[in-house]
Amino acid sequence: MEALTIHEAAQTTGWTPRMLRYIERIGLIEPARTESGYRQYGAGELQRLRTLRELLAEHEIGLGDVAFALRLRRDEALSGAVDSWLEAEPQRPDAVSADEWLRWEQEKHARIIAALTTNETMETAA
Amino acid sequence: MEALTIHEAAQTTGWTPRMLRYIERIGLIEPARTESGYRQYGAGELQRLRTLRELLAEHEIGLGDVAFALRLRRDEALSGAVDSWLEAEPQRPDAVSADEWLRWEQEKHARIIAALTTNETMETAA
DNA sequence: CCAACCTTGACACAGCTTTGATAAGGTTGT
DNA sequence: ACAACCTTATCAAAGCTGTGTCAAGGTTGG
Repeated sequence: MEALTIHEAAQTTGWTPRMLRYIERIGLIEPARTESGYRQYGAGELQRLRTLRELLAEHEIGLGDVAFALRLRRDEALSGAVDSWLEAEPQRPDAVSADEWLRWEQEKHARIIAALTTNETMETAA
Repeated sequence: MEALTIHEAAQTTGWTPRMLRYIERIGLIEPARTESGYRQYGAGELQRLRTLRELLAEHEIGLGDVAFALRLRRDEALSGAVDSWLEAEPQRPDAVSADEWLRWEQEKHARIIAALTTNETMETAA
């Protein structure tokens, strides 16, 4: 047979049944159900459960972080808002090459100048 | 001059000094410092502090979520790993029309039935 | 030189997240 | 028909987040 029950899936993936239900609840992996409501984990779900563990372990992130990434991907308005907020960041170059960084800075300055010349912002506060 | 102290910045943006330090600690807004270490908030930082409040309020997210989005943007390996994990998702349509959804569900049922009834042939493929 | 700021660090507390345990009841295979 | 599963719901504990407050000490401007 192809589909595992929640206990079997838990054992072969290293999670607990409790956590499998939690992972489903936060929208990460939602297995099919039998007619009577039993969860059915197929090969795809098992694979994803295993790689999910690796993902969390290797990058020091939590389930909530992955759920948020999923939300970002599904909610276009949200990801746009977050992105444009982050975009404005006076970003310190962390792992980029120096000339990439320079080009980024120059573009940022161009954007800022554009914003300032089209829209009188609060200059001298109080 | 142009730069406000932490108390002044707090008052004009609606945060508390405590929270401004917290926001800096999680990497979201890192103001310049004077020679002796005082934080200096410029017009850009003030603007970002205000829009940060709106961002949180309008999308029901937390500072930690924004911090994670920033981490995603800075850590290419992380965002690649998360993206490729999410990519494999048997994505449930979220904002699709009802009949599209119904058709998707029917296909899913068909897939499950197919998987269950053709288990002998699939086992060799699996 | 003193008041009024600033700094970092620590303790504290409410509320949320993550995880386990347990209960009451439905399903299933032998 | 009964053991061994499954379901949802609830209580609980440990840990993290967001936030306040206070202490000990440095900076600054009149």
